[in-house]
Amino acid sequence: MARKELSPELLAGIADRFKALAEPARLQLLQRLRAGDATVSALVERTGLTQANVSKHLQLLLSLGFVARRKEGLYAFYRLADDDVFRLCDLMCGRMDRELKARQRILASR
Amino acid sequence: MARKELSPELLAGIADRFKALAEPARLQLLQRLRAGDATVSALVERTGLTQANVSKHLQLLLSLGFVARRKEGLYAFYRLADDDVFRLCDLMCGRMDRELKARQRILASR
DNA sequence: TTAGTATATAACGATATAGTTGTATAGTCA
DNA sequence: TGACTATACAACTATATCGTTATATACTAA
Repeated sequence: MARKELSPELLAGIADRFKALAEPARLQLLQRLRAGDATVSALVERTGLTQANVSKHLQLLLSLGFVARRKEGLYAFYRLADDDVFRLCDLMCGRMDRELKARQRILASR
Repeated sequence: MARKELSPELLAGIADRFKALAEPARLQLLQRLRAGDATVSALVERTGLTQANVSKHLQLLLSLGFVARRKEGLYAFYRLADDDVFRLCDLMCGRMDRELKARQRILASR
């Protein structure tokens, strides 16, 4: 084990990837994609975000490999590239759960 | 399974937590803490960041439960609260590895 | 008490990015 | 061809946050 120092480049890469998941709008898009592929316009309808905004977020997620794209005529179908996103979000949700429970324990004990 | 819609509040909470990990300086601090507790001044020395900057980053990580603090006299010893951070970073590193390999495959095949 | 040290915090300037508006690209269909 | 549609992109404004400087807080020791 004993992993030594991570290079600044690697740290920056990791940070960039966390940053991609650090926006509610992008998390919402990823969540919508959990149900299956969707076109940009479908995601626009389902999220209430504007078309330009959705497109921009998807580009970022695509560039970092969180989603994949398939073109069909005029349409662009986006899908989740893998299920890392869920593993990552599940870890974060677990943290929040424990946090909440700890807070409740403190409140209960006074 | 079939998790339904995540509330905006939950999405914001998840986003906040990813945001905490979306800075190279904070990742560096967390990485340093992997070796064990450290005081603020020790982290300042080891990272080259300023005291105020380190302190501010640690406050954020503390408020979101990524690190814990123990006061001893003048000193504040920070430590990792759990090993979620490594699981999260390992997932991201795995993504980068696969990305790199895929890029190499493409280059090799021309 | 006063001096000194470790940490936290406030205020500020600089930079980054989310969301918008407008437009460009590219495919479909008459 | 031209009209229409879906998506991408450029330019802009507004906001958030990083890092800095200066200061406040809190503990120790003389």
